Amino acid sequence: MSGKRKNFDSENDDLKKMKTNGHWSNGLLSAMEDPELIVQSNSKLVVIQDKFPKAEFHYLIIPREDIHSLKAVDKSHLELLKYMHNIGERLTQEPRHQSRTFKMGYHAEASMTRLHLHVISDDMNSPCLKTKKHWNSFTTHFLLDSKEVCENLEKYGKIKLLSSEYCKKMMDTPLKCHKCDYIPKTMPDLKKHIMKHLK
DNA sequence: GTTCTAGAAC
DNA sequence: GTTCTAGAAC
Repeated sequence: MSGKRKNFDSENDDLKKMKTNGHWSNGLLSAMEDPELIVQSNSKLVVIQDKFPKAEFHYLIIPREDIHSLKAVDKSHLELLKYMHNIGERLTQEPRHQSRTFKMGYHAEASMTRLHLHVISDDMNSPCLKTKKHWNSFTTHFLLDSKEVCENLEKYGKIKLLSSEYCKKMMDTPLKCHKCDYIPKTMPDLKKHIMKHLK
C-alpha cells in the first residue's frame, strides 16, 4: 500500500520535472507556453495569468529574451522594460479591469527564473495568498515599482537593487493592512479584514 | 514558487 | 485541543 503510494508520487514528480525543465524555479518558462495561462503574446513578450494569483487579477509580463533576473538588466534593456511597462498599463485599462487599481513591479529577489513584471490588482483577495511572505512581497518596498525601475535605468543606467539584508527586513515587516492602519494579529485575521475594503 | 507538517502560540 | 507559522524538501 505505502509502496504503491510512493511510486505514484515519484511518477508525479517526474512529470512535474519534465514540465518545469528539471527544477521548479524554471516553471515560468513552461508557463509562458501554456495556452491556458497566456493572455496575450507577441515577438517581444508573453503575458500570462499567474498560476497562483495573489489578488483577483494578477498577471506576469515576461520577455522572450532570456534575461535571468533584475540583476542581469542593464541600459541595453531600457526600451524593453519601458515596453513591458506600457503593455502592463494598457492591460490595466482593459474594460474588465474598470474601477480596479493595479500595482506594477518587480520582486527585489525573485524565486522564479526569467525576469517578470507583476501586474496585480490591489484587492489582495485570493485563496493563494496565504503567508506573511506573500503579503509583504506585494505590500512593502520589496516590490520595486516598474515606473521607478524604468526611471532609474534611464537616469543612471542601472537599477537600484536591494541588499539581501533589506529584503529580509521587508519580509519580516509586521503585518499591516495596505489600505488602512489596521494591525492584524494573524494572516487569517488580515484576510478577513481586507474584505471590508472590497468594493 | 508550493506543499507539508512539527511544534509554537493560543 | 486547535490554530497558525515557519522551515525542509536529497
